[in-house]
Amino acid sequence: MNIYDIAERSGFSIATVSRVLNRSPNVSQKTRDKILAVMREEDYTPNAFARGLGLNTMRMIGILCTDISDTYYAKAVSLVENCLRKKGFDALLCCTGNSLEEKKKYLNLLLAKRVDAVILIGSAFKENTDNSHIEAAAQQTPVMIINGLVELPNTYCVLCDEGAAAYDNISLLCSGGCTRILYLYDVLTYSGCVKIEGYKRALEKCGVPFDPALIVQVPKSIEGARGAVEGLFSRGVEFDAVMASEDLLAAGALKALTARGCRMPVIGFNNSVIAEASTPALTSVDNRLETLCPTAVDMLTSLLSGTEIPRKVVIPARLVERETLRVANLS
Amino acid sequence: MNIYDIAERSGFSIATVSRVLNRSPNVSQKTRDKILAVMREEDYTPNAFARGLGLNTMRMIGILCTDISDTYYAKAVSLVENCLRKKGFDALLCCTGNSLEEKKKYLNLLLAKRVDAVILIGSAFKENTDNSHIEAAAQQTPVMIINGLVELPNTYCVLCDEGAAAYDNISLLCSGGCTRILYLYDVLTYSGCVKIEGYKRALEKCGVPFDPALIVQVPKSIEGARGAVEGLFSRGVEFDAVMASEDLLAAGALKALTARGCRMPVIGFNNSVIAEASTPALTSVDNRLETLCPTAVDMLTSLLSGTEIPRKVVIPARLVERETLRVANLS
DNA sequence: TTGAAAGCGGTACCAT
DNA sequence: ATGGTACCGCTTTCAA
Repeated sequence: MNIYDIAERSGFSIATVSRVLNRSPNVSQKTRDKILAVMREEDYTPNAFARGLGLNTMRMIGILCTDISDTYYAKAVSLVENCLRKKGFDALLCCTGNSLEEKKKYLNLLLAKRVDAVILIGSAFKENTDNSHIEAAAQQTPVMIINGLVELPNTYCVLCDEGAAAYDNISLLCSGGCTRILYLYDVLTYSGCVKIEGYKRALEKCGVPFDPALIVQVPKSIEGARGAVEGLFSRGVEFDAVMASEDLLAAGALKALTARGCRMPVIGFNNSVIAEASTPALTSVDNRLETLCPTAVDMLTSLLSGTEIPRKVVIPARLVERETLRVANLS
Repeated sequence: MNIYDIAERSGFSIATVSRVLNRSPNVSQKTRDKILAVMREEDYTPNAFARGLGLNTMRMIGILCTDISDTYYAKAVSLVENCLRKKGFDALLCCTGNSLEEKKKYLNLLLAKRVDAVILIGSAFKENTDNSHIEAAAQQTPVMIINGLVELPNTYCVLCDEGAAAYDNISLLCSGGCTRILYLYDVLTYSGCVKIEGYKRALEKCGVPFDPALIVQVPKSIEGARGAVEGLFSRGVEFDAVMASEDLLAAGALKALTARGCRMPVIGFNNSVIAEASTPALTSVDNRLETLCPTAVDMLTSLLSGTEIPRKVVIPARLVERETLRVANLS
């Protein structure tokens, strides 16, 4: 069943049928009704490929995500997909892992499918300044980055101010008397770097000496973080509070502390289920995906419909207090 | 830049260029090299829409998932996407939520995009026997269901035997002396029903009386489950072990127990990060997504390339023992 | 308001 | 091995 069949069965030309399909105003109500009736009757669905060919778009947005089995990214993708769909776009999902090669490859795959735009989630690394693939992609299609920062033409970023959040956390801990705050991280993404900077700035402001031995990289897993913290204990490294780049690591650290019967403030990032599932429940920085993602999608669709949009939007984070730290107990 | 340009610049016809694109053997090596060189030089990427129109496929598979922000589904989607990509398919993601209306709508959206097949994850409800939308979809394109059971033409299921797992868990607990085992669930999916059946069968086999008051539905959140269990305590309902349809609920129950200073076996399902993040760490049934998903994708791609495949594949579950239950301590 | 016809960029059959 | 050409099913311009 194609447009010709509908044309024939309704007694109009394919041009008119096409107009009906595209809600053109230049069709009399009577004609429209008749054609719509035939379409319904024949259960007609226009061929998306042909449509894509003619319009040069299938209204699909590519989502490039390092790892969707990570709760944080999963939530982001979930939000993005929902917003996109509300705007009439489909989401072409692509999970790349951390390899730069894979990212390049998959980005090209998405571009080859002629997506209308690409949204990067958790993909913008800083260690690796090689953003040439993003630059190349941006020449073909808009690139929106969620919680990452890449400043290039046709590239837009919506991010949460996690640097400020880290700064605030550390300031809070220092004002509560902590002087040796452990910071755990796994990979140095953009937001990873920004957190460390916030950490340092806060120490400086508070007049607390910075000890590089307290910044430690651990494997991205509960057991990895737990093991690392146990290692610190046994090596005699002292600390009186913990901040981790994400809840998963904070949960691991917390397990190590609990096992030793230690009690100290622990703060995670992402405000994920893991924070809630931990016992005691983790205080965590909410990086506002619920705001970030809709904002990013709104901006993108505006852009696609011709409106200018800012190149960078920053949203403040929010600390969600749970059992591992109560501000009230610190001041 | 299109196939005509490449033809012109290389001095061959579009037919030959097309043959090169499709790796037809009927092209001399010399010609092929020359055309490939021109393509590379011009950085040519064939138009996927035109290709789709001609071939009647863009090699896309629709993934219909109730909620990808749920760790379990996220993991499933992650695995499926990766397997699909290895086979050269793209994943069109669609998160429906639990509403049947939305499911129908989104399923039709996917079909309208002319996907080569649809994979349903966490979508097959049993309460709601209305599977007419799946039946309709299966008339257009193969439907693969992961961990759900719908027996219809052109519909295939790959699932984990969670009924047997529930049966084994309960048998284990009974043989360890438990006689009042609480079962928490949120929604009655297919697997939800099967677990309850397993629960009942095991009780019967063990000669332990069944008390319907011990089967309780709770909200799908840690706090929801925790609150519900606290409610049971305060209403004086007695129980000596807990099984939950998923880790999230088990984690909530565990929190309620811990708060009361109670210690008893707790078993969750899904073997997710939540099980690991809990303290004490949750014993949980691993429903083998790592096997289920690749199997489903392999079967689907076989089917698409013309091979016959079984309508139903069942894989056994596996109990992962952690701190909330050690088999060694029970026997 | 409607229709005729020329694209859109490929695939694939039929010749040669 | 290569080329000519008729599709695939829709959009859109131009005329009427």
